[in-house]
Amino acid sequence: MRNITIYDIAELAGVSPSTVSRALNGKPGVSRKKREIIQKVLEENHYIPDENARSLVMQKTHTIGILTDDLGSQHQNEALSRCQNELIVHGYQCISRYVNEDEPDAMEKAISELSIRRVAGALLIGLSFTDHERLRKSLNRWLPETPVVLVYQNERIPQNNIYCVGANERKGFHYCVRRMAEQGRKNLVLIVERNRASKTKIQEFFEKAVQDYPDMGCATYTNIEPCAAGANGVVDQILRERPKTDGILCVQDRLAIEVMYALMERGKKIPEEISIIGEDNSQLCEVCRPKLTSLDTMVDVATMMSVRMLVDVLEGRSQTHKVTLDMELVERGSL
Amino acid sequence: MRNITIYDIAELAGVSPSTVSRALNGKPGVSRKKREIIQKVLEENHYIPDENARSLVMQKTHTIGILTDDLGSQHQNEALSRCQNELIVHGYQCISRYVNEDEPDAMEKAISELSIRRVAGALLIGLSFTDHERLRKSLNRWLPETPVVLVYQNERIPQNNIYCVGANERKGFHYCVRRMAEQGRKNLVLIVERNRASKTKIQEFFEKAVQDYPDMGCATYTNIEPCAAGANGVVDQILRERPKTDGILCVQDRLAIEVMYALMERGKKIPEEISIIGEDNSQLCEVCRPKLTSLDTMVDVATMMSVRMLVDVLEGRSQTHKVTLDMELVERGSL
DNA sequence: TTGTAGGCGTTATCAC
DNA sequence: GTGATAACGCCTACAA
Repeated sequence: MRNITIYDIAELAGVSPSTVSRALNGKPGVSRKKREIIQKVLEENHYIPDENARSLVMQKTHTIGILTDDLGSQHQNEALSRCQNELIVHGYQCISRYVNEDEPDAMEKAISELSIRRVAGALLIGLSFTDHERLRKSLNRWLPETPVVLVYQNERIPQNNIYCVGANERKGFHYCVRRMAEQGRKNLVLIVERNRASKTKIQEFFEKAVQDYPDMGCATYTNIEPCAAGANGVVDQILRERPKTDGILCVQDRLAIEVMYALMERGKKIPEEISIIGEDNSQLCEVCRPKLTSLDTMVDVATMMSVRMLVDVLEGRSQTHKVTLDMELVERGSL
Repeated sequence: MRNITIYDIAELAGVSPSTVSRALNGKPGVSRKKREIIQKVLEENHYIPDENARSLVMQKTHTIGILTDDLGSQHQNEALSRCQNELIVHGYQCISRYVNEDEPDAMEKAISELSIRRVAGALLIGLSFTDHERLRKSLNRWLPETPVVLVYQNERIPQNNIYCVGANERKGFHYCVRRMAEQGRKNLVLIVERNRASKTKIQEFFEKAVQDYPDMGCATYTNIEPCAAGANGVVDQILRERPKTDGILCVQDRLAIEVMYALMERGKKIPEEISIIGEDNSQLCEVCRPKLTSLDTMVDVATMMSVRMLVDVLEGRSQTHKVTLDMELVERGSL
C-alpha cells in the first residue's frame, strides 16, 4: 500500500506538485480557485504529508526531545506524559529519554542524540541537572541554536536559546517555616533524601528562613535513604539527638509519611506534639492519616508553562527567558 | 553548522559514498581494508546517520508508536515511561499519544497518524481498548503489516501482525474470592469504577468465582465515581442494602482506600468485620492504615514483556502471539 | 570489490 | 500565479 504523495494530488487536481505544496502550507502564490480544488482533493484522499521527507528537506523536524532524570518518580512520569500530550496537541511529536546522572557522560550523549534527530526544541525536566557549566557546554556544542527549556531549574543559563521554568523554593520553604512558627513550633528539623540534587540549596533556604525567627532552632538531616527505607533510622536519631523537635519539614511526601508513622509508633501525637510538612502534594497525602500537609511543586502548571514557552518560541512569538512559579502549601491534618 | 554526511566521510576516506553506506550497515562487498579506514574516519568525525533521510529512503522508521487511554493514571504513566526507556535502549524512539475513547473516532485517527509517521511497530497500552472488531478494522486499514502489541488485553485479535500481553484476570479475581472465603467471608461486594472499560468482564469473573463457594453471596456496584468522590455514597448504599457485607473487592486502590476509611468512620473494624482488597498494588497501599491488600497487575513485567515481544518481532526473531501474566495478590493488613 | 545514477516525498528557487 | 528543477542525506540496483 503505497502512500499518496503530492504528485498524486497534483495529478488529480490538474496542477503541479509545487502548487500543491504551496497550497498545503498556506503560502501565497496560489489562486483562490486552485486552492479550493486542491483542498478538496486533499481531503477526499485523506492526504497527509510525510514528516520524514519534510524534515529532510527543511533540515528541521517537528520533534521535541525530552530528557528526564528520575525514572521512578511519579512526578516526572506525570510531567512527561503531560508534556507529550500537550506537545502533540500543538503538532509536535516527542522523543523522550531518561538520563542517568550517575553515568558521567550520559547527559552529553543524550543531548547529542537529540541533535542527531534534528529536534526542533528540547525540554529538560528535573531538578538534578545541576552542573550548569557542563550543561551549558553540551547544549552549546550540540544544540547551539535550538530552543531548550529547563523545567524545574531556578538558575537561568544566560544564553539566548535557553529558557527556564522554576519553582520559587526559597519562598516556598520560607513560608513553611513561617507556618511552623505560627503554630508555635520552635525546634525544626529538615529531612532531605540522599539523592536529592538540590540538597545544599534547600538546606540553605531552610536555614536562612529559620534565622528570621529569633527563638527558633533547627537541624538538618540530608543523607537519608529515599522512600520508606530511611524513616525509622532518622526518626530514632532525631528523637535521640533532638528530643525537643516539634516541627519536621521532609522533602518528599513518601518519606514524610513514613517519618510520621514512625513518630506515631514511638508515641508522638501528630500534629499536637510535632508538625509535619512534606513536599510534592502527591496523592499519597490524601491517603495517610492524619493527612499530610505538603508543599505543592506545581507539576501541572510548570509543564504547561514549559510547553507553552517552547511552542511560543518555535512559532516566533516572543517570550521571556525565565518564569518562576510560586509553590503552594496545601494544609492538611499534619500541620 | 552543517552536519557531516556520508559524502564527507567518503571523501575523507577516499572511497565512494555507497561504500561508506555499505560499511555503515555491515553489508557485504567491502574489503577488509577499506572497511577499517572507513570505520576510523567515521569515529574520528563522530558521524551519525540522519534518521530522517534513512527513513525516507527505506520507507521504514525506527519509531515506535505508543497509544494510551488514561492520561491521569499513574499506572499508565509508569508503563509509558518504562516502555519508552526500554525501547530507546533497543535503538528505537517513540511517539506516544493519549487517546480519548469518548471521542468516537479518536482511536482511528491516532492509528492513522502512526501510519503517517511510518512507525515500525506500535504498542497499545490499556484495558479499555475493547471494541475489538473496530480496533481490528482500524489496524487493518492503517497498519496492515506493522507489528502491534496490545498491552493488557486478554482476547487475542487473530491476525498475524497483532500480538498481546494480558493479565489473567479470571484467575486473579478467583484467587481473591478464594482468599476471602478462607477468611470466612460470606457476603462479598464488588465495586467497580464507572469508567472502567472491562466492567462487565470483571463482574462476570467475580460472580463466577463466588458461585464456587455454595454458602457465599455477592453483589456488585459498577457505576461508582472514580477515586475518592464515590466512596461515601457507595458505602452508605452498601451498609443500607447489604448490612451483612463482610468482604469488599474494590477495583482500583484509591477508591478501595476511601471505601475503607468511610467504613471505619461508620464504626466498622477493618479487617475484623470487613476485609478489603484493592487492585493495582500501587504505592498508596503502603501508606494507608491498615495497609491495603491489593491485586498486582504487574505493570513492570507486562511492559517489559511487551517491549521484548515487539523488538523480537521487529528483529526477526520468532515470537508467540499471546502472553498471559498471572496477577499476584499482595496481602497486607486489610484482608 | 567498487562506483555511478536514480529515487524516497518534500520544499525552495527560479524562470516563465 | 504557475510549473520545471534542484536539493535534503541516504540506500540500492546496476554497471564497471
